[in-house]
Amino acid sequence: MSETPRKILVTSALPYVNGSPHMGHLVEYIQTDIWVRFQKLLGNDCIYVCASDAHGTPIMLKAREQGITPEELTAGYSKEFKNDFADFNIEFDNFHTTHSPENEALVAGMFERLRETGDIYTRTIEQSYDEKEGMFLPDRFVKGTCPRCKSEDQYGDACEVCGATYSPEDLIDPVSVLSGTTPVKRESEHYFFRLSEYEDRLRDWMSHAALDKNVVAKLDEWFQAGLQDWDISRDAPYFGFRIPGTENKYFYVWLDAPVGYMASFKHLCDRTDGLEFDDYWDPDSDAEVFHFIGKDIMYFHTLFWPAVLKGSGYRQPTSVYAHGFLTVNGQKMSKSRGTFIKARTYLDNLHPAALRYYYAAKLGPTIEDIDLNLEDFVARVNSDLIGKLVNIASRCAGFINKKFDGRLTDSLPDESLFAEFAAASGTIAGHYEKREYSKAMRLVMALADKANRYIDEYKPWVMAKDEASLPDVQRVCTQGLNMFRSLMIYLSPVIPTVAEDARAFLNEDAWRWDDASEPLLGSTLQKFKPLLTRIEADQVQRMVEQSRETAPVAKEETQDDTISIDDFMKVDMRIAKIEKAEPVEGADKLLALTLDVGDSQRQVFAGIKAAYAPDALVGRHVIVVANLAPRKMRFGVSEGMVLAAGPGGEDIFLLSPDDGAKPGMRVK
RNA sequence: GGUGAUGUAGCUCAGAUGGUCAGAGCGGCGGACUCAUAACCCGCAGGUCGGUGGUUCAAUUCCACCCAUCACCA
Repeated sequence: MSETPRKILVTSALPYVNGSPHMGHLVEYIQTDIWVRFQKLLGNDCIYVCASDAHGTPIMLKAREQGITPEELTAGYSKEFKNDFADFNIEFDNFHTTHSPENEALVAGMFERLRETGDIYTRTIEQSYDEKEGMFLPDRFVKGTCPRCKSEDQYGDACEVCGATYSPEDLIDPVSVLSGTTPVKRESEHYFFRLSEYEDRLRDWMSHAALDKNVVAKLDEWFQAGLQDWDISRDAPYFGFRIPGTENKYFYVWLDAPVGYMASFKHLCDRTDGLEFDDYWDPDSDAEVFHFIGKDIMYFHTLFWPAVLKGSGYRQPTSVYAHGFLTVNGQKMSKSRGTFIKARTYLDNLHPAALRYYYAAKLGPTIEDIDLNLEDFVARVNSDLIGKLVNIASRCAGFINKKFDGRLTDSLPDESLFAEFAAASGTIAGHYEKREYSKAMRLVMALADKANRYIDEYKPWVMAKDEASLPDVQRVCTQGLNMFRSLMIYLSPVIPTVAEDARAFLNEDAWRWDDASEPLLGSTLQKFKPLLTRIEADQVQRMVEQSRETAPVAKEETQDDTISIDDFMKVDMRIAKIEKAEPVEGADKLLALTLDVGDSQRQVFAGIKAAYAPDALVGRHVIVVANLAPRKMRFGVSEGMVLAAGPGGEDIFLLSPDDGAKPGMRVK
């Protein structure tokens, strides 16, 4: 590594500080921290910044609910995040907040530039409005009864019980969460960003951003659908930055959040000699900028963000690295199952290195979800970290310290074996660089197996019984400890504190990546202390118990496959007459049907294009599920489902009533 | 519904331009050892590679459809 160090700026997504950090958050910060530590170990100039995402309606309202200011609320959670991150050995160079003067200045500046270039315009839109509170309501702040499953107290965008998605006006008896009154529709002028004009520039960015193929696939999908302009303003009251030149308009939180990356970096520059903001953010900067994010916020980071940066005269990200979500025991995290585990609850029971290693052992560069299987977690960490890795040092240290005053020999008995460990350096570094952590971990553990086999082959405990072969004991253990040392250096980005302790035991000052390829000889060791202890199953058990919020309510689930007549009657099936049928542009299988259901007309999308010609359908009577929750699709809203049988494709057969049935009649 | 991803041994995951590509680790079983945090070492374990069709001399690997899970639909 003799070339000039790379200048790299790395970010993790800014945590939204309206709650405590949990195991899901940690996937991203651990993934990023490993990468940053690896770069630093190589000798690169790598800077890792983050910040609290502190704006938006949820924070404003939660603060109001608790009777404190948003600043107080976010300061509290920010502190939690900072402390928990620190205790998980996640080492930021700076952790700031989006509610900062640096961010406000940057956002205002970017907005000005975008306005000058004509990328900002205004348009009047209609939204739910709470007259009593005097504010517009995001979907999440309208609640009501789910139109599909009739569960009460559901949000305006989706039902948590049955999973239906809809818009606030579809709710039965919609009420404002804030005042309990019925929301009305009201118009307001909003600011828009002309994302639609950016396709070419974004494609250009994509072509050299080295994005993961899954990310590219997603981008292509969005391009195909056509980019829509982006509403970047919100009406007062709102917790955020006021749009310059307006009285009561604020920047939408998602506009200022990514700017928070720059603001945090700016904040660091202002306090650091020789670190220049422009060196990293000028359009012709030779520094690299990487954003680590979750797959759910790709839209913001691969479309809006590069477009806004381009439009306002800054450089764009070198790449955006998206990861998947965390499941626990194969399922979404759940408070009732005790698998919604807060970072702090974990730390109260277990060592951070265990989780860092487990995540590393499962992480790759793709957007696939990773599973924290708690049984596997215990087995894997104990077996790999303690049984294999730490054991190497543990079984050699005793001989060296007791028989040889802690002295290592001046040469290795098996240099070619050590050379294998040294040679792995490049491969492992390549894996880290490409975020193929699981491959790196596998390779390291395969080498650990090899080290244990070596010790087993020479059996120092047997040789130690014979004075004559005592020197061989020292040599074999020196070999063993050197293999251990190289592996610890390779793992130090993953388990930094354990590596620190190992380094102290080996009596060395500091490690660089390349040290792993050179043996440590002739020096004296410190006393050996256990570097890590085994995880006991009851530690995990306790953590789960502490995470279980309420006694699980035993849901009465029907054991067999039958349903009651009541269940059946929930399905409101009606006779409908097809008034109109036409193909849907952009959909291979869909036909858009306009149905007469007696008292009204409705539009339904049906996947029957391959089986029926549109003209042949007009005038036909069919059966439609009338109380299915309306479903918002790319092509419009579908307000029901037409019944048909068959495996699909051309083999689909619509159900029809006998002559005499009239539109609107109920099927029962 | 559309789009994308995923579905391989009990568990967690590798893998191939289609033909020694059916694998690793853990668990399990048997054996050996006692230096080591009951760690380590040796051996064994037979999963129709989600399902159904198709292409092919040959498919788990290609295609179509279906099912399940996850995500996005701004």
